[in-house]
Amino acid sequence: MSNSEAATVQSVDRALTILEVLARLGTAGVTEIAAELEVHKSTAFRLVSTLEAHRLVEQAGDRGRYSLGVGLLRLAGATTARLDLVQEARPITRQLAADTGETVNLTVRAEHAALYLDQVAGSSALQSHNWVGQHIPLHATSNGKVLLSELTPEQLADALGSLARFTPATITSKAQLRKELEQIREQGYSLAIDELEVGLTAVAAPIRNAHGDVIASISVSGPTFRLSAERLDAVIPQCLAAAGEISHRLGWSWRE
Amino acid sequence: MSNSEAATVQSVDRALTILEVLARLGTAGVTEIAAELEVHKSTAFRLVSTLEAHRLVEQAGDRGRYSLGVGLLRLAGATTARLDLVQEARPITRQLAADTGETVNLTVRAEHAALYLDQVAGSSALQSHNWVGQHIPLHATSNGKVLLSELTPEQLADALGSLARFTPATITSKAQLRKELEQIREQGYSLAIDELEVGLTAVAAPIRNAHGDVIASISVSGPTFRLSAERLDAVIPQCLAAAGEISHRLGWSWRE
DNA sequence: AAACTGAGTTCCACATCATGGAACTCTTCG
DNA sequence: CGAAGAGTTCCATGATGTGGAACTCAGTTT
Repeated sequence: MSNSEAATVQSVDRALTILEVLARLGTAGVTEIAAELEVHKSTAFRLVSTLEAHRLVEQAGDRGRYSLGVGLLRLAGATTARLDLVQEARPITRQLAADTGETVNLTVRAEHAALYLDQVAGSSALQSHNWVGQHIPLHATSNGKVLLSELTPEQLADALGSLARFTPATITSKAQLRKELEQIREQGYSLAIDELEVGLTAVAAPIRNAHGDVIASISVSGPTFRLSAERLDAVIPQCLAAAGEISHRLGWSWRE
Repeated sequence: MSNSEAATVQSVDRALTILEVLARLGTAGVTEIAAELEVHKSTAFRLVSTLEAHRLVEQAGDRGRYSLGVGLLRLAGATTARLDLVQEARPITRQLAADTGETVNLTVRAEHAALYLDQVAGSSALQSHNWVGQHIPLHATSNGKVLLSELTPEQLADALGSLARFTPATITSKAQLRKELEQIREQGYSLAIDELEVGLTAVAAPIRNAHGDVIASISVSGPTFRLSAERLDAVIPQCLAAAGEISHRLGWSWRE
């Protein structure tokens, strides 16, 4: 563990140890927790109160014992949902990268950006940029535009700040963006040609959950010189099929 | 929230806010986190390092961005597993309480004690003690003895400290306890008559997972004067059936 | 290829906050 | 009814957490 030698914050360390104690014991009282941590019970009480304020710990009644709280499930849920999606989709993202030879990405919306969760490089992609973990502007990417396309007008207003220009081809007009999102809804996929970077083309399709809601998107991207109009004609159906297959695995039915 | 007015620990509060930020954004850098918390980036770095030491946060590479870590899943897992079990079993514990009229409990082993997860009182049980959340000695309860009965000799040695006497009927000899655990394995259930408290009788049966491992137990308990030998003859099969049904729901096959 | 920029990381003097101790409240038990 | 023990509150003190300066490193620009 590379950073275990870095200085830690003692009170944070103690609070997290309380969580570990409660995971192990199920429930514990303040005095018991104080004994486990070898601190005074007023110290233990304050640490537990802080955890309780964040819902990571709950108390049975007003003066009872403590146990782990639902706030932990909420935090863990954010992680599990993303990990599950990545794992569930992996065979398909791999196959799509193999079939197209290009870079395949999986993204979700995180507030005002597209969050890249996974990336598989195809055989033609040599030194491709690693997008995983990065927040990329929604309006300038095929993934982002797919994710935006299913938002209500209110949600769309929230999700968009000012539309920054990255290339001459970047959409910076909200009216123009709305029009394009409508087109994406109709055709079922989105394109971004030289919009984030000159020379970069991507196609993305929506991934749906059991209810039909768009929860993620999958894209195929590569240099514009390679992803010509003819080449896109072949890649677009492959991307749509991959997105459909992932959606199917998540419980979505083909016909709505 | 009853204790939100209690003093909290600022640095713990900040660390937990980092977890919430990462749940929301997916990933974030130190400088970004510092901006969100309105602290210096060296402060943010130290807080993140502490979270990382406990595996609640992970870093992409040596100098990359941070995201929530698997340590969170481990903590949440302890909570979810217990909640899932309680919810899955609830219709059956309710039915058993209704059928027998007595108090029904669900327990798991937490280190050296039986941790009571759920309790449903029957019609005959008026002012019964609420066991939920409590750690009760394993050797002196029917639930505890069931949980002990499936341990290996090494695990048994670890799980037992000294066997405290609570009543004249409490088993305090390890040799005698081992003998009784063998009998429990044979007959498939355990009895505790006046062992924890004079006048308290309980029968417990094992709950198994898909692999057949004992992961919990269910008990019927009531006053000794009501749970006579004749009455137990009726209650024991009901308790066994309930345990079997819960096990079945968890994926266990009747015939191994 | 070199310089610049910005993010992550380390170290340290100082001030703020976390601590333990005393005391209080409340529940359970004898 | 009193004792015991757990949870909770308040406060003076000092230990720890902080911000600032400086460093390292990777990516970008010239």
